[in-house]
Amino acid sequence: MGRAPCCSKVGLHRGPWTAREDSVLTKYIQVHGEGNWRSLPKKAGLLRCGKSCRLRWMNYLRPDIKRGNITPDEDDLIIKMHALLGNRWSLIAGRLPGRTDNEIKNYWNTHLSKKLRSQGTDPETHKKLSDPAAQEQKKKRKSSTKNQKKKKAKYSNVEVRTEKQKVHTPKPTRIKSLSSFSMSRTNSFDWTSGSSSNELGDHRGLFGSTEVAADISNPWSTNFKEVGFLIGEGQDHGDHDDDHLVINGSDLACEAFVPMCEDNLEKLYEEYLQLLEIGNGNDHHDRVQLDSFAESFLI
DNA sequence: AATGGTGGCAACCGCCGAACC
DNA sequence: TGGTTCGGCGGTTGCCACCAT
Repeated sequence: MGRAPCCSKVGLHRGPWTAREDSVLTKYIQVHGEGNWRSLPKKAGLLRCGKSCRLRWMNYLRPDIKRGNITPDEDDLIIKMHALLGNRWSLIAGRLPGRTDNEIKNYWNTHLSKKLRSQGTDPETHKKLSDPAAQEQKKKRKSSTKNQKKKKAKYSNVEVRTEKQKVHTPKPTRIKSLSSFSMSRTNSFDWTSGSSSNELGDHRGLFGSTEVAADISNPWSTNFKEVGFLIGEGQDHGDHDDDHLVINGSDLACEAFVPMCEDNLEKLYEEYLQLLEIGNGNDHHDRVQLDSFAESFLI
């Protein structure tokens, strides 16, 4: 018994949005705010699925969306965060103000994966490729297959979709009760302006903490009881130039963000490195451990 | 100039977990 | 407590512009 579709698709517009539709959606949200996506199209007078409206708003119409090329800094940050988080685009996007998960996902698939490959790094595992030339061939074959598939789909009515093999990647749990703060997509940090939609202030990079009892308006306050990390380019909060981690053959510059507990940080690093080492053994249990460890950064 | 191949990206699909009743 | 709804996510598709032949 399947779920009912999010909305009836009969009589709804699909495909690219028109300027008029954009305008209607934008005006409606400006007046009524985001949310209630299901009923929004009807109320706004749009012949679109609610999901489609949400997507259009989130990925294109939102006023805080940064347009234009991804900078080399952002580039680096995406690679480093991908090494740590994998394909969790929304989490990565949450640390890149003005960038959307879709944009980052596309950018990764079209630019960064190639870039890494050309540097001899497997974009999926961030491990060094044993034989870059062979991998390049492999990639080309894959790409060619994709195009053949594309063509088939384009020029024939035959269903070409193959059953995909599902790989379950547990998502980070959103915790609302405890923390008075969660790192959801919509209240990501805005470290460029020094302000944030969730009042957490200016964090550049990936910050994770298991227990934060802090002066929330001042994230750098020494009331932070535990440890967080800053991955990639960070603000200068101390001398951590030596905190340079290599994960699976790829460079991962980590700046420690530890106002008061250097010991904890070291422990955390050790634990992390240990898990990484174990994780290379491909053992499922260890991978789960590693995964949950990574998750602890996200909550 | 015509045609085919390729890359980039917006949009869609289906699944999942949280929230709600 | 269980069922349903909703919002969010990652994977995938399809369109279009550009490039090569």
